Amino acid sequence: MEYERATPDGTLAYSYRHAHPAVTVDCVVFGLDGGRLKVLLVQRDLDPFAGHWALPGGFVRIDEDLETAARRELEEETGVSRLYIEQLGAFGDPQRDPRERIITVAWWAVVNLYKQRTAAASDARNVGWFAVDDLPPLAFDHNRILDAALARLRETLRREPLAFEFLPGKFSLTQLQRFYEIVLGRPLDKRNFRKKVLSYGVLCELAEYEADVAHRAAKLYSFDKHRYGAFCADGGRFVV
Amino acid sequence: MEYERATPDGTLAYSYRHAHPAVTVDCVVFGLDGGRLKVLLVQRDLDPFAGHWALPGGFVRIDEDLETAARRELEEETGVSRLYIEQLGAFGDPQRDPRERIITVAWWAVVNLYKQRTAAASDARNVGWFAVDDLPPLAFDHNRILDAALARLRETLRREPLAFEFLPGKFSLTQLQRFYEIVLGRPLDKRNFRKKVLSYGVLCELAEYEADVAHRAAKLYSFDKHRYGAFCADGGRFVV
DNA sequence: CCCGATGGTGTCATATACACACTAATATGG
DNA sequence: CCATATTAGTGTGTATATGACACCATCGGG
Repeated sequence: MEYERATPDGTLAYSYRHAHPAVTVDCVVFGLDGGRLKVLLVQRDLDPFAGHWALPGGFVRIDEDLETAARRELEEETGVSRLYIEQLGAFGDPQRDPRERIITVAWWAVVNLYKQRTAAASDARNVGWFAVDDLPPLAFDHNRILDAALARLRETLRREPLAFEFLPGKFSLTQLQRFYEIVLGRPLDKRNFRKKVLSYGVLCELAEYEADVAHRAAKLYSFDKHRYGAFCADGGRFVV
Repeated sequence: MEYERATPDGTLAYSYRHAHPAVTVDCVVFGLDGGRLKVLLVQRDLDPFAGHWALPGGFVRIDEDLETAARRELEEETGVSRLYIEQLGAFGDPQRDPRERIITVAWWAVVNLYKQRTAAASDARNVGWFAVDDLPPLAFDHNRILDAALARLRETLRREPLAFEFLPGKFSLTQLQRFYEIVLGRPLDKRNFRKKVLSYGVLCELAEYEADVAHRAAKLYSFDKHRYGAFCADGGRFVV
């Protein structure tokens, strides 16, 4: 080991021959809430940026895998677990944190708010969902990280069946279309959209309909992971 | 500052309240050499993995940007500079280095061996180009990093005009096609390929021909960055 | 029973993808 | 100089995907 405990009282206990940066993980968590694409933020209670909103995250433990750290921080700060998560990349501008050199490994994730309604304000800390097109100024370089995550989300969404991570297990085709329209930021043609997504054969038409609507009820569908596996194995690509 | 100098003789001079990982950068540098896709490796002369081949890389300085660190290490170890470089991501398995916890930020890059013939064995260290389909076992988790970089290269190559970073400034359409065939690993149809790449209008037909070939000489082309800019501005996508 | 709101459906024109085979040009060697 | 070997260069037809576009059906509520 390169480091060793230098003092018994726990301060400045780890020493190295060369300066080491600190390493954190930060998570950009997307969710669909009230027909808007939102992102999960926590309000900082310590300086620097006390009072500012920031991405949930924290220090990587010395023997902890990066993905594990990201999942742990997420769960600790927000109560969110078992979600789609993927690495975005490392952000390491030497000035990004005024305290010391901190390199952060950013992750992006999707949480299904229809299945995990919790997540809104789990522990004492202030946690909230913010629409991505109406954000407060964020702490550190978190606005940059968020922009990168949004770009990745949009790319991914066009090539992978990620929409179903946002939607309820049973959804109407209009719901699905609205979701794509929200994230891609442009309207889609209803007939072409339905034709295309149904053509992949990865949706199950259910014998159920929307309830409690003041108009004709829509048929509900579910995403069939098994059929999607077969579809991919046949060389199919899910593209919207 | 979180750290401070603890000893005057330079050993264990930096102390922190919590254990800090070390952070390195590693570069996967691709080049086209003798009709094969190759990657640049350096032979380690120190333990761990002394004698093994590894990706060029090294420690990030405490006040140095990550991309700067990647470029610096590359130039120090291989003499390569001014190239296309992009972040691949962070690799941080706690066991990936036997000495201490080291998180590495991997980058991938392309060097044009027609323009930078140097790069082969710059300083005392052993540096070499290895065909990606015939690699020695690498140090640390570098095989995993390399696999990830290869996947990214293939993806990027299909959507961006990255091929021209590999080829000489003047090239024949057959050369261009061969390159794609090498990297994508499957044969392409000559007529369809030529039709498509010419249709984008980003290649200049030159008044020059191949020389020193024992058959009909091919017309040479060059990639026109300016026209490519206009092509993109018009919403065009370069896809092979 | 009328209105309002959303669900659900098909066709045509155009663009793109892919399969496919021959002639042209040039160097080499007999 | 002729034959051969090697690569350059070219077009058509078919299948598939894309994108534009409008109307009737259904249901709840007043």
